[in-house]
Amino acid sequence: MATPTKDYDFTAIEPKWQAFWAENRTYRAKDFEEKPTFYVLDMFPYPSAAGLHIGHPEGYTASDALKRFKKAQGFNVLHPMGWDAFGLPTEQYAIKTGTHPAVTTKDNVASFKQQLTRLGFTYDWEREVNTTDPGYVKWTQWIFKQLFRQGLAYVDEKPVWFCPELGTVLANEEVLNTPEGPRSERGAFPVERRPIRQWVLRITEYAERLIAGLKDLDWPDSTKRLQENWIGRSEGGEIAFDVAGHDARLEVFTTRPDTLYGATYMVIAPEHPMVATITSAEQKAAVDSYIEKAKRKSDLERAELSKEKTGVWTGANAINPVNGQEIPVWVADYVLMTYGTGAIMAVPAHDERDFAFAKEFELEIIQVIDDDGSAEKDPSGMLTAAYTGPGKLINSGEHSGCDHETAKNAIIAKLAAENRGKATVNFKLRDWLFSRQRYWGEPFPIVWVSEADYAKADDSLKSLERPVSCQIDGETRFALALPDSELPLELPEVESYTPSPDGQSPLSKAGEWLCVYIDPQTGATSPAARDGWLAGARETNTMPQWAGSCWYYLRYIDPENTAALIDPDKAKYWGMPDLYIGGAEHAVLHLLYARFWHHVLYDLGVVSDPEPFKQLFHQGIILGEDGEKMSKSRGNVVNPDTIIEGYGADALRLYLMFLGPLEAMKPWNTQGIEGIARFLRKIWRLVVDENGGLHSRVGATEKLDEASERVLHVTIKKVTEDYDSLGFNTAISQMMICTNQLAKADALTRESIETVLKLVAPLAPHLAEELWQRLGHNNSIVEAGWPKYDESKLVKDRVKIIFQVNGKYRGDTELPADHSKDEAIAAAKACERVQSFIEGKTIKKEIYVPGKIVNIVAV
RNA sequence: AGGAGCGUAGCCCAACUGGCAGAGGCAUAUGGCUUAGACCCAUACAAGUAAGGGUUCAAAUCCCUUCGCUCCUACCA
Repeated sequence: MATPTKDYDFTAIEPKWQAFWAENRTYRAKDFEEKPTFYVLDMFPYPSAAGLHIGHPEGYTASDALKRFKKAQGFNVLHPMGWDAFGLPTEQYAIKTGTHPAVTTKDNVASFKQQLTRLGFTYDWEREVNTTDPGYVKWTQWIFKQLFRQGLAYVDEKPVWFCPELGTVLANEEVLNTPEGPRSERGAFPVERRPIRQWVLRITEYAERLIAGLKDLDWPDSTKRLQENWIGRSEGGEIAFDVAGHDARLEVFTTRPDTLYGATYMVIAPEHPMVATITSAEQKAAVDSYIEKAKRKSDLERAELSKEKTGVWTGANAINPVNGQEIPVWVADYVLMTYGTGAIMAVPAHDERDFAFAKEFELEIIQVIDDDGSAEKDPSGMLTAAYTGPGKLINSGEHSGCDHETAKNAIIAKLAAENRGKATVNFKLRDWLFSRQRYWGEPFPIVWVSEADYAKADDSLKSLERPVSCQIDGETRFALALPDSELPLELPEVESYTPSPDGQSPLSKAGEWLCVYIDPQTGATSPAARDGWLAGARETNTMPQWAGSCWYYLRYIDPENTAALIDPDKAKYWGMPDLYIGGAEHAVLHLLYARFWHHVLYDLGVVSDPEPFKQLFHQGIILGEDGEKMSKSRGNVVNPDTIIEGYGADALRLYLMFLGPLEAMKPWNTQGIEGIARFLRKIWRLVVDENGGLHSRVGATEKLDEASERVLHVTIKKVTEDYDSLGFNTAISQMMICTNQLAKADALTRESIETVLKLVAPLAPHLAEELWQRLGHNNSIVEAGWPKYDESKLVKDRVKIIFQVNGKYRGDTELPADHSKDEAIAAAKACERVQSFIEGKTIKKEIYVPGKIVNIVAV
């Protein structure tokens, strides 16, 4: 039944078609259909209590439109949606109100879903995933188990933010940097780094492959570069320095072994384990106080104060292995314990930081790379800044005169022969801290047992190559993984969601849940003791939110599977996402973590392609009307619901795409939506007359006038191409041109109006379906296919040729489209104005750009 | 400090990758329609591409310098 409205009444039309698509399962993705497939993936949202903001519908409109477009073109399209539903806000709400996070999650998901539906987004809800569902958690835990068994997970004491006042661990985003130092977001209390037992994933073992894999991806270059820099590969060497008077060796990493002769001092990080052993009695007080000060600085402060270098001599000297020189060993916080070996050889002549430090503390500066006169020097011939360029070695003993690149290898080779050094590769990337002291996350499928019991357990429960152990309550415990039959391990009910004051997870108070007995053969568990079973304690940390979002795109392919993560045949049928649309804020972490897991799954044979996301697109950010980032505090937030009430979902969708290029950052302008509303009303009036009947113009002719015919085919071509490249703003503009043209025509063919509807349907699906129905169809417009343009209709038989003399416009004319170069030039020369400009000059050159321009160069 | 990107009518944006700077929309103005307003229709309207220099027959587009804005990164040896 068509709605009876005479005017474009979106409030009646939109719910009707949303119900239609749902009832008819119009956009259901059927496995194994004999069609080419297209998998378009949105970054799934965290279902917050606040609901959708305008940024969500931007990317989602693009993917919804692309989905409808591809389906009309005959693809079997997979376009699913789900919920990244573990997370802090829900947990904090639980702490405040006592409401179970699962309850809050359910409510929030329901309202998000309703909002998405109101926007006309037709996800295949039969494939909905929710990272908090037990059926999903099972496989997240299963993947973790594989990582564990491959030796890619271990436990370590890692510093995390802890607030003594609040008695809780804080996430990075809950810590603010203030002039007084790091403070808690809540209450502004001082916070400190405290080492707590954590699970860590060895992502660094995949560093090399994660860089190499970027090469063939169709991603924005900036994002690829970002990941590459984040992984931060650098080649260099490790060199061992003896410490004078100690039986100790100081290992350093350097990318410039060629400058070894210029090393005039060394620096070790304040946290370096050797600080205590090599510091002399005289220097101990100064060093201790320096270390104490460094400890209290946040990472940011340490970086911020970079202009002034600080440090203290340890009282020890090291011996330069190439020339036996004794050089002082300093402690300074510009050297980071977390990179390389936590110690450096300082070459002030050729490193800016070392130079600044040497100047500050009046340390020796020896130039060992010849700058060939290119570096600035003071009157005495001393460098005024570090010289980091290339050159031949000087002051370098037997290596003097050698090119610095060859010297790198030569010096490392020499040291290697003496067992004092080797070539190495270092990464900025650090292992991934993979646990949280929180309730609302996936429990680890891990049980801790004593060393003696560990020996009794079956190998299938262990990380064989690299057993994982840690100290719990002063005893050494070993990790066993639960067997698949015990998955999912669900969260226990707890009385309080607040972490315990000692920084342990809320699960540490989960009473009976914690203690468990394990069958050493099968890993089966029991709450009660059984003969021969091992007494164990469950892991109380939970996984971070990344865990669920690392692999959700796989689960859409086979969301209900209880026997496997995904069915290999289905995975093969759908393949990996053809396009992934999401914000650039996830350029590094989410996309890197997901790639890491995917590489591991590839190694395990679960997926058949090492890279998950072939093509990536970042939608831009929509700013408030004031051009500032939307935020509650600025009061410039645009609520999608308000726009839908005033203009309808179709208008909002169209307008979001019309604001500017999808990837651009662009300000919202409420007034501008009027133009889109007019456009939609104009399309309505092309089909429906004042009385609500079919407009008499439609079908009043069998042949469109020539101008309209041409515009129509140009529009089909342009819109098709633009949709393919996500150029929605220009596609809309072209459709406006087209409807303006058709609105002027006295009579329209039925086909022409149907074509317009098909073209606009991906963006304004409700309007298109309604008018399609009013034209007498009873199926969805997406079933009607995609229009094709006729090349012959595009060519004009006459074209305008511009005449230029010396590059300046001097006239034009119309010529038949198939004119020759000579004809064009002759026409130009025949033009009076052109003649007046070339008169008395010699023609040096005649340039002809086919179909466009004639330029006569005359002097 | 380093890296990336951007700068075109009052505003949002186009310009086939070097070929007449303008397609579209907003706003504005005038007129028509209307009892009136809204809607609708018609007409009008504007920049020489941040500034300067270079390459070229030809530059918004390529190169250099400067200015402005945005985004990343944060002593990675």
